[in-house]
Amino acid sequence: MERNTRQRTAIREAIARANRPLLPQEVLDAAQADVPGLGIATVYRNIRSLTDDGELSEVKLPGENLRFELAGHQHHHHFQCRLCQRVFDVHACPGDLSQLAPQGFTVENHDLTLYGRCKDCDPPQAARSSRPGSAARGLA
Amino acid sequence: MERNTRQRTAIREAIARANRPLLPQEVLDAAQADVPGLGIATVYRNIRSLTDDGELSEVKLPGENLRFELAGHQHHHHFQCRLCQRVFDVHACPGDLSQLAPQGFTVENHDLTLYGRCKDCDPPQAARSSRPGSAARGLA
DNA sequence: AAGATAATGATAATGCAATATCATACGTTA
DNA sequence: TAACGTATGATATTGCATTATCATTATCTT
Repeated sequence: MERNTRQRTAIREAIARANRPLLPQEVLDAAQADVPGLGIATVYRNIRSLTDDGELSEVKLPGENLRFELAGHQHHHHFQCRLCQRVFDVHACPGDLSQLAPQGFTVENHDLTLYGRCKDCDPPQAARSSRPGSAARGLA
Repeated sequence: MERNTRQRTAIREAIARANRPLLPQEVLDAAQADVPGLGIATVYRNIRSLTDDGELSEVKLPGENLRFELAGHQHHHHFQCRLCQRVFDVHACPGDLSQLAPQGFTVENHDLTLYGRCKDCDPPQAARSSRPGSAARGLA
């Protein structure tokens, strides 16, 4: 992975544009807008090398396959929409949770996932442009 | 799954005794103390039927296979020890996290996982009986 | 206690994400 | 621009958790 190919560029930019953690399949879908013939193997290969290079970081959610987002974010959490299944970053954090653990346990870190409805899928919010939910639905 | 077999009883009791979410393999290891010849297929079969019956509930942690614990607990969270990989229940909860999500997002629920060292693996705590960590290590 | 049949255990099969293979196409260097 | 060698794309393979299969064993009912 040393050459600059259209595929690699499209993959990197698709993830950057999304601004949220993507599944490999979502990366494929997004990057195919730039490179129609793109294959899933190339997505996996590049995701891996970008991760090894420290450009991407892995996002693990309960019961879900790995997603990937641009590295460099500080400590943050995630929100998964129950309707469209998409995952978004949450930059807020409840703070120190070390007192929640039982006596004698030492807390070093934590993961928090919020579940609910994203802006696009929340009914009250009638103002939406293009129903992203319908496209993303059925992925996971 | 209508008959009461030694295997089913051993599986149910192993999970009850553990008092924490167990992987199918951990259930097997624990239940084999009661039924030495127990097979993994029987563990999966019974875990599934007990889950269908509502006796067990699934525990999903990021990047981990499903674990199972007795159902009936209220809302709670989990702690995973970075050394022995075991998972424990955490009955405390940071409370309402709905304000953490971005504008326009509706939070319905949340999952929280704490990571650190459990009581048995925490060095300062010199008082431990049998090093459970060494037995469990290498499972995940 | 005997018969009917559900459950078990060993192992093969499945499902699926991720990786490897390999001929071809493309980027890079000279 | 020609040659070299890496990256790609299609697809086969792997790895692994979970489920299905099936002959055998054990449970439950009568």
